[in-house]
Amino acid sequence: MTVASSQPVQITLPDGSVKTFDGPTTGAQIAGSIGAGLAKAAVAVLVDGVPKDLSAPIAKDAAVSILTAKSPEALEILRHSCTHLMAQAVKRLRPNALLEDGPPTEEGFWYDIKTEPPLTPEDFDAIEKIMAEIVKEALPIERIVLSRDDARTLFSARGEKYKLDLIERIPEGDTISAYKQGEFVDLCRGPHVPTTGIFKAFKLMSVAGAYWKGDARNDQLTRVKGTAFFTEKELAGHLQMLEEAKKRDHRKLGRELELFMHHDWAPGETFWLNKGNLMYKQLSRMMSELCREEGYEEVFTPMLFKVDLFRMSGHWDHYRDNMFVVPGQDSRTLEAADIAQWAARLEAEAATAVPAEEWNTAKAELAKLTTASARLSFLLKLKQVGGKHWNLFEKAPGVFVTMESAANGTYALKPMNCPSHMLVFRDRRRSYRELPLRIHDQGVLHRNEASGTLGGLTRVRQFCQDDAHIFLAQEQIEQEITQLISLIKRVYTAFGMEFARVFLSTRPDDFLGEKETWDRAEKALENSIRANGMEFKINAGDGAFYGPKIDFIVRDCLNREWQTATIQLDYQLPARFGLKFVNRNNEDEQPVVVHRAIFGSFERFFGILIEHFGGNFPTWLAPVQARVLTISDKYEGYATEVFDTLRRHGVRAERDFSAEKIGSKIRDGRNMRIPYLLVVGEKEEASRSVAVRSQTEGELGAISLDDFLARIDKEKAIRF
RNA sequence: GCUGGUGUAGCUCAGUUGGCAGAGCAGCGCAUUCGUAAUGCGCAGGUCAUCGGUUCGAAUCCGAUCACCAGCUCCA
Repeated sequence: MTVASSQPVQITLPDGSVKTFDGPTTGAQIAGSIGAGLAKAAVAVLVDGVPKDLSAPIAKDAAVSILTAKSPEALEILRHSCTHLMAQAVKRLRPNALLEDGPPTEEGFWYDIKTEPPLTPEDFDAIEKIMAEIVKEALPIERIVLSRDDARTLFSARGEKYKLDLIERIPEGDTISAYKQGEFVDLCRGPHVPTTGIFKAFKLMSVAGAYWKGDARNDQLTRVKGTAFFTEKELAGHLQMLEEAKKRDHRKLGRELELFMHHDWAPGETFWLNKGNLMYKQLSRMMSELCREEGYEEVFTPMLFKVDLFRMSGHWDHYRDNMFVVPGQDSRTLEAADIAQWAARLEAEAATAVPAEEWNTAKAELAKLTTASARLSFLLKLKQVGGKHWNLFEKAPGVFVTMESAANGTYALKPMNCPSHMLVFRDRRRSYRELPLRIHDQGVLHRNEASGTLGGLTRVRQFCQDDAHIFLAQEQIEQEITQLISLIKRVYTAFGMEFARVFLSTRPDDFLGEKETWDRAEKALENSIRANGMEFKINAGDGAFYGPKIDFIVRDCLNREWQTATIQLDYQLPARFGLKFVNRNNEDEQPVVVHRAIFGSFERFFGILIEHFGGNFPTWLAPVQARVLTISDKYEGYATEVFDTLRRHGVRAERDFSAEKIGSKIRDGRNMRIPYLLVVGEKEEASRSVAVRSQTEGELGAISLDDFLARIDKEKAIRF
């Protein structure tokens, strides 16, 4: 902090004009000097592009723009301040509440709060009422700069243990600040609006659990979400938008359009009904054809493997908790006595292998379990206690051998296609002339996801990917990936979809292999993205342990982000499977493997497609392309002729010959999002035509049947 | 898996203090033969998610389980 000097300060405003002040000034003063209206409307200020409080001293020449409700940067500041407003209200309602962190988001804001009992939506009315009172009090919001010690004293006096932890995490040398409004003080970087009187439109939306510091082993806090706008009108608009988004929800449309269903007895697995199946198969066929054109081979490999495969691939060690394990015909059923014996032996081993403190906790848990099999499975899971992966099997080789032999003949459903493709590559000796060897597979995958993560089509336990593995030589990476990204772009453009983000994930701390290899690979990926002219962000250290990756993220209608396409480089799998090819010099060389998917999973992509189109699929994808509607049953004869002609012509057609009035049939057809409704009555029969109503263009009038067939033929053509 | 919420007809939802299970839409039947977003009348449809408990009596109160929803952790 510079001490105020008497040097004049020159302020450049956005219109280029310059104002001179005798000494240090503030945003509030500058706004006041321009006009009383602006001073009143001012929310915060940008100083050389950095958002600051209106009251922040400006002691040096700077470019300044005053932020009002109309400035795009202002909304984030308002919402950030609204978290404080809400937190203050919660504190008045529940004085013992402990605050953690409360940032603004794209949609609004949230605050993680610890209360006993937890806050529920039933508390919202009370909290909002208090918020309104605080608005009425129009408390000035003041910034306080604190030393680290003062900050510690201030927040420990209030028992705010989460805030104390935040203080410790502020880097040395950074300014520590807090904001005060009335009795409420919150540790915060700011900036904030000048007074609590400014809030006009806010609403609490939902509560959800959130782990402290994002770690499942820590305290669980209540995340209270809300949103805020400058005007009631904007808030109402936002709420209406959320309503609209709900109508596009693929779970709702999937049921209404009879695309798929789910059942309690198959959680996380989809029943594809006739119409959904038509679309699914079409997407799958198109993807197969595209891959064939792009030089891929397509294979179809087993679903069920002896676990030996996954031992070799590493999945058994790293992914076992997410795999469905199946006893084979020759695996021995575990006898009750064996289970009891193993449980006892494992417990004895655990007592020495597990660190004392954790073992005490575990022992208390163990004591609550009454059956031997419950104790055994608890002990087997113990390897994850404390987030460490020490494995009890390794500490107790005797038990290990017994368990393994019992597991002989045990199978597992594949969670990924890569291991089988390694076997395909290894099936015979490979030459450099075959590379890049691209193997495509739409096999069925099973992942035993935790129950709480399942939802709709976006997260399921059984699914297919448009998966492929490309085996290539190190020097082929850049060209191949460049080509691949361009292909991915092409496919998404065909659907009119754009990526919300693209991430390049780089070397993590626990990487395997040579640093130089990683550097070269990361550089190659980066060059490939740039060659395609795409924006991307680097996710430093977020790569898989076996190689760097590129993730393509799209957004659904509820603004949630989903990873769809992915490209991953892998140096480990070829090594584990001992893959090699003969190079130009007649030497063995190890190939690099690229894992890639364009849609990602068909299921997730399908869900996103439904929401993207709001159920109004393009004609080539729509499960029903046309429906023939009769004005009355007098025209059933000609209508049947039209219907038969359509079907023979390869149009996916339906008929509605019911005794309803035409308005009602139109409504039904519209609701089912059928691209073309063909009305047939006296006039059409006489002129051998159909009265066409398009889902997107409305009424088109009578068209001869031949002309309509020509029109729909064009639209049916597959376009990737 | 964790936190919170929800579960009533195929769908959307009522159901008061614990006292006979309700509506609209969809379905079926009959009538209507109609020109671009809902024709009328009638009928049928329920293990109130499941299991257990409290009670003279439970959709309603309590507990457990299952599923779903909003998130978290994870992830295509």
